[in-house]
Amino acid sequence: MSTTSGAPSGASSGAQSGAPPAASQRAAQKARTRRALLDAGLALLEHQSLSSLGLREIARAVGVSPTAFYRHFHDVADLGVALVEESLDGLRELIRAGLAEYGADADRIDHAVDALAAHVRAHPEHVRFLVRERHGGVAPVRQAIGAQLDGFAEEVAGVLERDEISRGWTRDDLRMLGETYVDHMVMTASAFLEAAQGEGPDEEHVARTARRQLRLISLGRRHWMSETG
Amino acid sequence: MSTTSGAPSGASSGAQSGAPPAASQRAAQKARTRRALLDAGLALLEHQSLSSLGLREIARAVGVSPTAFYRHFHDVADLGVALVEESLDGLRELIRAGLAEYGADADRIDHAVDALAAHVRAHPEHVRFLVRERHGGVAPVRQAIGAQLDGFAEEVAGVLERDEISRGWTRDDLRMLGETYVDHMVMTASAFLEAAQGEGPDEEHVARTARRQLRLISLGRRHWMSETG
DNA sequence: TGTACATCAGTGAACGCGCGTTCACTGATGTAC
DNA sequence: TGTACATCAGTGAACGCGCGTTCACTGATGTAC
Repeated sequence: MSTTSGAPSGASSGAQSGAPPAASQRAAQKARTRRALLDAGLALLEHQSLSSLGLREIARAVGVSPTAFYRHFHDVADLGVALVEESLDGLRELIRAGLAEYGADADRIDHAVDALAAHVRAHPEHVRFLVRERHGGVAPVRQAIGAQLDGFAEEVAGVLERDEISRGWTRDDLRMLGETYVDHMVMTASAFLEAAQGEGPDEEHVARTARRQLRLISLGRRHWMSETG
Repeated sequence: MSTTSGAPSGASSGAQSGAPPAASQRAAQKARTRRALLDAGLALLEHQSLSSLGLREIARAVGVSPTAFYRHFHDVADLGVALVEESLDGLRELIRAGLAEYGADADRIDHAVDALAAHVRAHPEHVRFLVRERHGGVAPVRQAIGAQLDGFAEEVAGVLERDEISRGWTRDDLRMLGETYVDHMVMTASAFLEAAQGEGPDEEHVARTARRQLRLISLGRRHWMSETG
């Protein structure tokens, strides 16, 4: 889960496996405050970086005293690490769904790009957080994102391996391909985000470019074995 | 040049075209202080983002009073914009040199990746700055970097157009390809940087992956016309 | 060349402000019997 | 069910500190004559 000191431990009261853990009032309230801190932090990151986000700023936005913050996180970087997990959950689902898709190549590409666009539209703050902090100034957060994206690449490589086109590919080459796809996904998500806030080309243009780039990679894949060792 | 208010205007004293503008002592001193502020700012960005970098912090590092800062820049964001220009100058040369290279495809790829690795080794702070602030929290800086990378993509597209492989490509597809190369360059530069500070795979691994990714794109290029409209 | 005045890069004190962190606390919720 | 005690999420005052910005200033450099 999280490395947070005073973690809420929502399901600690011995609930067997029911959907809502039916925590004690106290734990439920604590979880609600924690959620509010995470949400407020994420919202405040729209116009700044994590390394300049203040603890008092977050507490003020939530309406609790600054000291309450310490019941949930060691510091702002700790909150950032918690945000990484939940920000990537959505993308992880997206990858699994996208890769499991059936159908022709072109359809798969269209669907993957559309799904990504929809995800960015639904969770712009999470996407912005990931893209901004992936190379940001807060080491633990940067490393957490890097490690997770690494996992994604590995997962994608595993799925690609089962593809007929990948017959004969070395594990190393599949891994390289997985990284290429993950990097492309992040770049494209970032471009969709800029489109949404009017900073770059519009969404349709971004989608068009992304589709063609995926087609380019797809062509490369198809001819990889016939032209390399 | 720069949008800075009190720009040093080093060549204002009517020098015709000699290499060092032979500015007045006063202008030369001002230019030196400005340089020192830029250098100190860049150095301080190793472990934080521009949006948390303080004016007093920079002045202190240089050894001037905080008020001296205002003789050179409106604020820290303004200094950031100035850093964008010079950080990209090096990469721009690299692109021109890399693209102008003769020789076989594989050689060109090897050379381009080696040149990029050398550049990152020579100017790690500039590369870090660009990668970190490209999606950072300071809008003017983010936009300046985005605009410059856009220019790069356009330039690359122009060079690719003259390639024999590109016969029949639409301008739009060439542009898409240029963007792909520029994005790949930035991703790879960032990976080299992480390697240099021991945060990811080592330099040789990064280079290997980059070369294979470029080969993948190269294969895609070669079969683009025969398999699309 | 010498002099008198103008420019302007950098100074240093002062300001009000928000920051992160500490501390002893309160009072609702939880638990043991 | 009722009571007595324990827990602990959130409080509010206090701290020392560094921040960005203002202001009137100084004194070396530049310019006009």
